[in-house]
Amino acid sequence: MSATTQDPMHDQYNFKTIEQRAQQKWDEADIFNAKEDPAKVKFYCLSMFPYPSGKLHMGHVRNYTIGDVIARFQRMHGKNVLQPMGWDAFGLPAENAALANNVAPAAWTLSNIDYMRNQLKALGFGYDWSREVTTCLPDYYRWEQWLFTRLMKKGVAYKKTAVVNWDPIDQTVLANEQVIDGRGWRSGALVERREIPQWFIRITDYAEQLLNDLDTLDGWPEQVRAMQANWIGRSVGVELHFEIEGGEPLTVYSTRADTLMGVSFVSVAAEHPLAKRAAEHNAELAAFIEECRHTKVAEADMATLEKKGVPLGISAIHPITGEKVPVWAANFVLMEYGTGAVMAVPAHDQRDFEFAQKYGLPIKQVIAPASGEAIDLAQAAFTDKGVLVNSGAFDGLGSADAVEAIAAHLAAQGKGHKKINYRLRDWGVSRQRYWGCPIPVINCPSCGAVPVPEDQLPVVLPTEVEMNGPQSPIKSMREFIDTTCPCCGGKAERETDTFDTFFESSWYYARYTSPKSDSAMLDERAKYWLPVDQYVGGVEHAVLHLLYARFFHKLMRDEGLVGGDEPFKRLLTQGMVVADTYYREDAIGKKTWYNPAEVEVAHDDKGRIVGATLIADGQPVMVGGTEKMSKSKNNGVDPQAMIDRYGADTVRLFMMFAAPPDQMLEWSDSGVEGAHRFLKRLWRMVGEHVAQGDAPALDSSTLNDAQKSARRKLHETIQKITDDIGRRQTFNTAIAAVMELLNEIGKLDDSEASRAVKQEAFCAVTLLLAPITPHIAESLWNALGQSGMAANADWPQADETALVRDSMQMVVQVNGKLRGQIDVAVDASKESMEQAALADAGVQHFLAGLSVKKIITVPGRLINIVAA
RNA sequence: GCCCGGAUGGCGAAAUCGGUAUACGCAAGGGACUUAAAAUCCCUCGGUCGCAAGACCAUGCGGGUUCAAGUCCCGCUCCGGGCACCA
Repeated sequence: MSATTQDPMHDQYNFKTIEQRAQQKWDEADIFNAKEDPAKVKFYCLSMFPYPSGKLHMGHVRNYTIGDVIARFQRMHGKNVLQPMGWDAFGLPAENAALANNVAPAAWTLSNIDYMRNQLKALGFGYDWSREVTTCLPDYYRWEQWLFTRLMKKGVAYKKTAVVNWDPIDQTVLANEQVIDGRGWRSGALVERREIPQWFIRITDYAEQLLNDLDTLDGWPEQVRAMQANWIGRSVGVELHFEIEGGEPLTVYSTRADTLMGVSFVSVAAEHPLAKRAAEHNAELAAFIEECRHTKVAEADMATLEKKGVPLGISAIHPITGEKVPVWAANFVLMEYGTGAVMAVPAHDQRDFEFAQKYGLPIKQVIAPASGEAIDLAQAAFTDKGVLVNSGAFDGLGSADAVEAIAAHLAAQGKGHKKINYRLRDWGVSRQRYWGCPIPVINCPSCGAVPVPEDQLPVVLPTEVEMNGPQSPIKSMREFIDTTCPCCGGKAERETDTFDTFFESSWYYARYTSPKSDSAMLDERAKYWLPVDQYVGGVEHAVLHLLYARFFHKLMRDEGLVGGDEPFKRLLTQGMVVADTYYREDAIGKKTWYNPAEVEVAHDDKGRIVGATLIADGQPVMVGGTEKMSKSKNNGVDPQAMIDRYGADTVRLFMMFAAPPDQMLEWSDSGVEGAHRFLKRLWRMVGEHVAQGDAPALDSSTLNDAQKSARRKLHETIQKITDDIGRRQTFNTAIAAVMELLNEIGKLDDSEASRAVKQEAFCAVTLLLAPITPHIAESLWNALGQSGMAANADWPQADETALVRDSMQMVVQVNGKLRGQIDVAVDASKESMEQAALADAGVQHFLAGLSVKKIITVPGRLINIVAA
């Protein structure tokens, strides 16, 4: 390590050249190109791929920085790291852009990808670009077409005419998951109901597995697992039959079979076949059914909808008592869940209670509180579990026992059985959009829906199209539609619907392992790399994407394509990036929002914010609170502007420092400057150190106390940061620890021994920061006389001998209050520690007039003297 | 309504297994350098009282357990997220 091999360190921290040079070095050595190597431990680190909307936003930068830090950290631990990147390239915005700017969706998408790829490169992310996946290209989507045809043959994919959520603005069908509060998740339009033939995949067949395997995902946040469990919504109940006079028996589902003896009527959904039949001769009922068809969708908050119903004029026979109870059509019964019919127990179900009160139906108590306290059934239903009353032979049983007893009784008579239900519905994958993967189906007048044979795949989506309306152009493109039936050879038509774009994102993680494979969806390499060891992305995908991807993994497993039951071992869901908002309101209350960059904030002398003014005119603006960065609030900060101004390392450092990764991150311009200041300071400190010439070799036996303690701090910090990044994933505390360490190192003098400690410390700091600020790390590494790249260096190891201390500080408390501090030898006995504590002047003062009752000693921490 | 989180200085946050609350950073105030500014460096910085030494009070609120509670238990308040007529 002679001075001649060192890079000259310029006085200024010139991030532009530093970052360019580092990126060029990584590129030339192609260090992020991942190769399968059974001899090495693999680590697959994946960040959720972006939709190529045009340019990166801060959410992307945060997501990808977290992923890159983890990947680089693992790489420095000697793991064989795969970190790929790609594009979730199908979707509505491309169609909207096509309509607005008169560009074809394909061209628009591909040019966005080119721009954004360069942005990712400028941020220094260590991706293996040779594995890039672009979902709108046929070499990718042909394989999901292939898988779909396999699923058709297995009956896992099927077609049915179903009531679907129709988005009147986007002119498309939405999955249940894409409807938020009764509105389309993208357009925000009120969703209507329509009946169209649709393709579905039987995710419900996998509901049990999807639920049970959640228990194996101990590397996932509890919150996400809870959300998925909730979404799957398993419930155990009893399905039972009510005989109908002169008709088929009516089957209902209940989780509260213990309340069976309290049934005073039966409710069915408006769309229930029994209701439809009864409506043929009942005008009032027919009108009610028609009303439900509309209100069910128009009312966003169905939960608060008034309960309404109409009697069918039919009686059902109670399966145990033989009593006749009326059947009603009710607006709160869902046709899609259970059997579309429920037994009504007004005394013990709040909905039935409200319904019974409104229509004067009997309310019969059959459950009493176990505690024996009185209940008031004039006010509300008693919905807790308890003890059965007024239930004949079942009286006295607890609710849980009663469910078993009643289920057994019904089963013995063939009138019912236990049944598990899920809230999860089958996944409707058809979309009436253009910019998506064509569903590989040919509709033949004589053979029906026929899968496109394997040798005719892919069905390529025409990209030379003109968008002259929201309607998909291929729906009127005869040359696409007209074809022959693979079964009978007769004239037939291609399916013009495309897949839900969640289809593409459900398996991309697997395709990265087998890039460019044109003979199979996945090859043997998949078994080396999968599962993903670390997945990083936004919580907003907690149910949709993450549930579908888990489902797809199981589908691919059942095709023998992947091993293992789950795709993602560890999951980190990062928080949103938010920023302050500023606005002015005009006379009619219309708000104009100003970007934080255009506003100056004023503080009082305590540092409190007292107001804000617009820089342009110096006039005040209102401070509107902190919100997610968005166009509508004009509070977005463009990452590109920040990279240009401060460099990628500063942006990366700030994002990782300002908050723990799973929490909200508040954008702060001065926080960014703080991060930049830190890097400048580090640059200068190392520069000054290097300018003094080569440091002497470290000889730990010659160090004085200050040098020893600085060195101890260094090795404690190495331990802490290794744990913070590797296990806890609290990057913010890792960075704080480096800052603290640097503050300590800065206090050392310029003696030879100190310079040796500094050399060791600066080398370690460079590597500790390398995952977070990789560019500056390369330059510093070089300047410190080290060979090779920091990105390839071994992670620093804590030196156990440096951690040894001969004395330690202990806090002394009297009755739990801090009263003194003592220095004791590490090997001091408990007795001598206690004596030293009692001898402390401050402690004595507080012990005056008291007698010591007890002394609690926690070695290395504190001594608490209990006195009275 | 149900299921998850969360609440700590002026602000972002730290305290990992019950053991020195407020690390690290930002903002603010004071000073040095400078013709000046920027940049940089040094000092102060939870609150109240006090000349000071210091004392007392502080982790959303009210109780409890413990030698010791931001951390555990019980009961609330407020905020955020998810689900929501799922029988």
